[in-house]
Amino acid sequence: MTNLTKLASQQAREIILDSLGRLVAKGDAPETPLPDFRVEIPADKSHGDIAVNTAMVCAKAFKQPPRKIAELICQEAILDGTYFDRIEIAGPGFINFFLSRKWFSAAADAVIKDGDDYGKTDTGNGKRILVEFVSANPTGPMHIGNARGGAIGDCLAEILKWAGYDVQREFYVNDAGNQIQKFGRSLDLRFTQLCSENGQKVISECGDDTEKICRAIYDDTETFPMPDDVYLGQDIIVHAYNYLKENGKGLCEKDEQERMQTLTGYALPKNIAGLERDLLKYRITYDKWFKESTLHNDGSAKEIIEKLKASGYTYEKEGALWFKSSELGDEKDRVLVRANGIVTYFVPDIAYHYNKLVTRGYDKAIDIFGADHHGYIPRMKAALKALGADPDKLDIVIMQMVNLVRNGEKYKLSKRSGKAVTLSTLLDEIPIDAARFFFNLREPDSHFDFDLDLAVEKSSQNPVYYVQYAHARICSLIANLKAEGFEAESYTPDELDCLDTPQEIELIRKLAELPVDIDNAAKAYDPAKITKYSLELATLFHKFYDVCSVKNAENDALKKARLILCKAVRQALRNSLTIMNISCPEKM
RNA sequence: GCGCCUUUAACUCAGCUGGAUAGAGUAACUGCCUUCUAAGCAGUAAGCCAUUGGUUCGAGUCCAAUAAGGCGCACCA
Repeated sequence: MTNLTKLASQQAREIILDSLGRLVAKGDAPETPLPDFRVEIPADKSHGDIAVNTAMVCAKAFKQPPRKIAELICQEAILDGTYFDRIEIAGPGFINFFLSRKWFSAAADAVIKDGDDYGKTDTGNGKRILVEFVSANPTGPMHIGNARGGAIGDCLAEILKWAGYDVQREFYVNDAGNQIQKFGRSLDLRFTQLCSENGQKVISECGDDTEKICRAIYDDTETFPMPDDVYLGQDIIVHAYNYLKENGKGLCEKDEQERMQTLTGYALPKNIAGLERDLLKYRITYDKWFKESTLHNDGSAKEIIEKLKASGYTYEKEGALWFKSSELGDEKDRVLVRANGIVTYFVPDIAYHYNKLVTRGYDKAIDIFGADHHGYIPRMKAALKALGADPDKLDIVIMQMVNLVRNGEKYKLSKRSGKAVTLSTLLDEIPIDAARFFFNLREPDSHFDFDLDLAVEKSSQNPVYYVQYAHARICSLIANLKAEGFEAESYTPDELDCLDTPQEIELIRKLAELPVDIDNAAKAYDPAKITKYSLELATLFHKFYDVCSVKNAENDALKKARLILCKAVRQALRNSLTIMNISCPEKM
C-alpha cells in the first residue's frame, strides 16, 4: 500500500504551500486566496522529477512575472526532511524538484515489501461497485464484441478492486421476453423443417454428420424459406437436430405453443451453460448470474410500472403505456407496455438497475455497453430519475466496435447470419493471454481492429510476448544466480543506494508509478492504462538488462542491489499481469 | 436530419484535469550474441497534431463551425 510517487507529489505541494505562507507573513505575497496549482511529473527528466506551475498561475495575483515569483518561492522553500535534495527554476517559471537517492531506494524497497499487494490503493474506500459486462443474449453464442466487453469488464473490475473498491461482477441473463419467444419460434421452425420430408431426406443422406446436416438445412431456402424475424444462426439448427435425435419426432404432433416451450426449455439452459463455459475458458468468473426472469417472477417488473405511473411520468397513447423520458433528458418518449399488453425490454431493465442501485444499494453500477447501444443511456438515466434514484450512480462505459482483420482484410460480424465468428472459435485460434491483452491494449472508446494474424504470432511484434518475455528473463536470471549461490534474501534499503545508472533510475521511477496508474485507470475506467504500464515497464527492463549486467556487476554490493531491483521489477510485472489475469511464464 | 464516438509519422496508436523541444510500436535502413534468454538492445529516417476561427502568459489538449469515417435514432433487444 506504499505509494512513493504520491508521497513525493504531496511533499512538493506542502513545500510550496509552506513557502507561500511565509511569503504572505512577510508581506511579499498578496493575502488574497491564490489559485490552485498543478504538481506534475515532467516528461523530460532534465526538468526534474516533479514540477510545479505555481509561479505561472499566481502571476496575476502577484502582479509580477512568473520567474520573479518562482525566485521568491524558492528562497523560502525548506527541503530538509523531504525526499528532495534540490529545486530550480526553469522555462517560463516552473519550479522543478529533484528527488534524492533516498527516494529511489525507498521506492524499490516498497515493491519488495508490499509484494503481491504492491500497487493497491485505498482510493475507493471500500465503496461498493457492481460491474455488469458481456450480458450476451442467451439465444446464441457470443461474438467478438462480447470478447472485447469481457476483457474490458473483467479487467476494469479487477482494477477497481486494486484501487480499493468492493467490487462484484455480474452477468445479466436475458432469459425472458420477446427474444426468447423469437428463439422458441426459430427452434420450432428448424425442428419442423428437420421433420419435413425434405429434412428427413437430408438427414438420411448426411449420415450422422451434424455439421453437414446443418449446412444443408441452412442452405435449403428453396423448399423451406425462413421468415426475416427469426434467428438464422446454425446453432439453432444444431439444437433442433439434437432434440430430434434424443426425443424423436413426437413433438411434431403437439401444438405450436407447446413445441416452442419444449424446445426453449431444452435449448436455453444449454445455451446459458455454454456462455458460462466459454467465459470460464476466457478466465472470467462472475459473482452472480442475474436472471431477467426473476424480475418477472417476483413481480418487481410490475412494481416498476406502478412506481413509474405514480411518478407522473407516464401516459397512455394508442393503447400503449408511454414513459415521458423526453422530459428527463432523453430525445423522445419510450414505450413501456405495448398495445398488445406485453412489456418492452426497457421495463425489466429498469427494474434490474433499480434493483442494483436501490434494492441492493450499490454505490455505483457500471455497465459495459457496445457502441450500438449508446442511445439507450439517456432513457435509463431518465427512468432512474423518475424513480427518485440518483442517475449519477450509473456509469456506462461505451466501447466502440471491433473489426476483425485477417490477411489484411476486414470483415463485419453478424450474429444473425450463420457464419459469425464466435468467442469460442476465437479462443480456439488465439491464446487467451493474447486475447485479453489485445482487447485491453486500446481504450474502450477507440475503434479497434483486431488483427488475428498478429495475435497468434509468437514474435516481437506481439506485445503480450514482449511483456511476458521480460518476466521470463528475470526468472531465469534469478534462477541462475541462485544456482551459483547468490541470493539476496535480506537487505536494508540503504544497500540499494548504489543503483544510479540512468537505466536503473528510470526503472525505479516506473516501479513507483504503478499505484498511480492503477488509480488513474480506475478513475478513467480505462484498463488500457495497465497494459501500457506493463509494456513500459518491460521496455525499461529490457534496456536495463542490456546495459547493466547483474551476474557480472563490478562488485558484490552492486550485484546484490541489481538482483533486488530485478525482483522488484518481476513483482510489478506480475502484479500488472495479474490484474489482467494474464499468465506470467517463468520460461519462454 | 438529430445524437454519440473517432481524426496525431507510411501503418497501428500514446499524450493524465491546458504547460517547457509532440512520443512509442510496426514497416524501411544501419549496427550489437564465445559474456545473466537476440521473443532483446542501440542508432538513422519519418509530423501544418483533419481544416478554420476563438478563449490566455501558453492549445495536440478547452470552445465553436466545417470536412471525412464508424455507430445509433422501433410498440427489437
